[in-house]
Amino acid sequence: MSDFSRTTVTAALIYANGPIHIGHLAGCYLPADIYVRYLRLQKKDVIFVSGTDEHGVPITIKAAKEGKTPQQVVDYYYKEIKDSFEQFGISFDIYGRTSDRVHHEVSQEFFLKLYKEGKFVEEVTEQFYDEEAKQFLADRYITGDCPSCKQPGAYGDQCEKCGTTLSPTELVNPKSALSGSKPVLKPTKNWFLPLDQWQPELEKYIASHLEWKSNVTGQVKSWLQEGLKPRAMTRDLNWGVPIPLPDTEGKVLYVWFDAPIGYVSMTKQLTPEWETYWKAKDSRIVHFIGKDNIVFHCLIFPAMCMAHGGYQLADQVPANEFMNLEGDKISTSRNWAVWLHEYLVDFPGKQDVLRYALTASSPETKDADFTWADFQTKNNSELVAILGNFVNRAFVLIDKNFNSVVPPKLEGTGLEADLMAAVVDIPAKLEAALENYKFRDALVLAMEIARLGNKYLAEAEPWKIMKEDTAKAGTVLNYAVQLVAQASIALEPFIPFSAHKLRSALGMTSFEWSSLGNFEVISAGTALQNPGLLFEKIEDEEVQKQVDKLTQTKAQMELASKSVPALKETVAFDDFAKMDIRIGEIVAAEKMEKSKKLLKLQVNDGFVTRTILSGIAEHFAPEDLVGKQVTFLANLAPRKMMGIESEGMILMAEDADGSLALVQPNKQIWNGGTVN
RNA sequence: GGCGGGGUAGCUCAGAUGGUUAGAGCGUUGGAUUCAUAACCCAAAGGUCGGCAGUUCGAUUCUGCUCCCCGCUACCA
Repeated sequence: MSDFSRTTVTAALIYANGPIHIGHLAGCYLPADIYVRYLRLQKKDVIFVSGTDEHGVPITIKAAKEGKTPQQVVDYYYKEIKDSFEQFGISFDIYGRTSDRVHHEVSQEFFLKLYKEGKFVEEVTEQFYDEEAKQFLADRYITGDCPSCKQPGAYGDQCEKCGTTLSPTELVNPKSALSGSKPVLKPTKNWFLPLDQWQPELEKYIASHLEWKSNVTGQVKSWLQEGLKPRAMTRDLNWGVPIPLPDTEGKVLYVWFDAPIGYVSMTKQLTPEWETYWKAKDSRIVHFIGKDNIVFHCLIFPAMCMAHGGYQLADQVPANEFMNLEGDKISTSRNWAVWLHEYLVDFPGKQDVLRYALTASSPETKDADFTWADFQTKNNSELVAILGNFVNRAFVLIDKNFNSVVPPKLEGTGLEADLMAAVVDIPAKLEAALENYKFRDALVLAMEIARLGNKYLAEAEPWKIMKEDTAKAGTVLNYAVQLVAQASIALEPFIPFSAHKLRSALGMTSFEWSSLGNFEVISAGTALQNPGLLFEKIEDEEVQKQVDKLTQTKAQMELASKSVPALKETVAFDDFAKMDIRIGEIVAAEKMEKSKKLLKLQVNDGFVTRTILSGIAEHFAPEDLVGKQVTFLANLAPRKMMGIESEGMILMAEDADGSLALVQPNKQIWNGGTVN
């Protein structure tokens, strides 16, 4: 840490296609903000950079759905996201966006340098092309019937109804989401970064950072072990940073190429010395991210920087795991989230409470769970009972007994010595925790000051000695005020709004980290402005309201998922007649090795025994299937899966809860019997 | 299936390069107190550290196998 003259802190660029929720905050913005606020208190040279990632396919799809331009969509969410962060006191030095002109320039320069130096591999592949819209279609832009669950509306990369991962060519009746026309395969050229060539250097880089968190190195090593593959750094799309080469109409940079460069381009908008923060050897780069971004920040971006040659690699990538909500994964599409803009309406002025609750159960080492009950407990038993109460006691006692003026302090007794001895260790421990990204521990340490305060007051009992020895009582309260001042500094990174309130109440105009442990911060004679209650109890009803809201959401989503799927388009009889559906008997069944979902079935079709693979291993035990008659599609084109050819498809009926049932004749039928 | 992360007090989580009584906060119970938002303070109870085997004088900490949760990845004709 001492080897570096400045620190460049980034927080993941958030995708500008929706509002933000507590998961985002807990995942990287809150820890980053705590870290940065701490460094600023230490008077370090630090910049804090983040922004929105505004390119990529999902935004164009959202725009098309809403009848807007992609720019309109990102403009809306940029503002909303930026606003939420501001409200929560996330103290970015700049909150930028990747649709900005400066960003386009910086990432194009970056790309061009790699291009000119021959760092890319050009490759022509066949991609779906929409002849009406005259453009190539990204996977997400192609819809069709899912080959697995047969439902319409599956995307080229995934069917959201059954969760199957797809490739666009697998879709039945593929359609362009743009024009509705049938897409055709057409060759297109793209530029690949040969990550495999950088693997040895990346391995060295990772090996030189043994101090990284185990979840980070674990994930990275897993990728390295599988062997890196060249990755396309360009896409056929109209929305994004155009490729700065001739004849590349309709091609843009891959979002994960331009997004991390966003950190750099945003820095450029912040300060003319932007290059120093990214290129100087004594600049320390720290990326705060969620675990879903590990590979991009620890492998792909570093590989880009190595290829470029001018940039420093990240010194730390403190990635958090995920924050769950009431036991379930947070999900935007399922509306299972606590949205920041809604929280601000429901709990006005309580940003610090959420900051505190999220930090206290931050997913630093494993997925954590946010519950409203826990939120209430953290507020009532810690913020109110420990911190708020201590502060209130100190102010009220001085208001009542000393007319709101800080009394002078005399020579302390054993109690004061004990107190100072207890406090003296806190700063070093707190620093160690913060510098090692252990924000949960750090928060407990900062709160320790208030705990010590309560203990001190209970032992010194100034309200008792007031009558017989005013000066001694004054001394106790002077010490108490010094503790409040120290708490306002130690807690500044975590609950900045409350810390600020405290400092105003104490008349502190300047403050710095080095005041921790100092009992001379507030001088006797200072007039205090009682800030009133710092935190208020949160009643059961308020919390219950939030839980009810979530329960309702869940009920609604369940209802929606239970609705019977819409009917498919009418087909001609001839089309139906093409399908050879038959009855057969399963004579043998076994689990496919190395597969979670596949069963290998031997089906007697009346002529021979054929092999059919079926993705039902999670629904049926192999031994329960043997001897059962089933309905199967007999003339489906064979397809190889995991090295074995599947000759047909078993028909399954799916229940509302997703469970499967065999489609069987209601009496024994001879094997090979047809279904019409 | 492969890879990674995790399984420690009622709850949320720390921790141990293997060694005397395994920690914190909250919760529970008892006590003390009234300056304070029935808050604070003191104390106690509570854990065969996921399971089985191995290495070792000794393992919760190391190794192997196994079960459960989460993520990435392959896979659902």
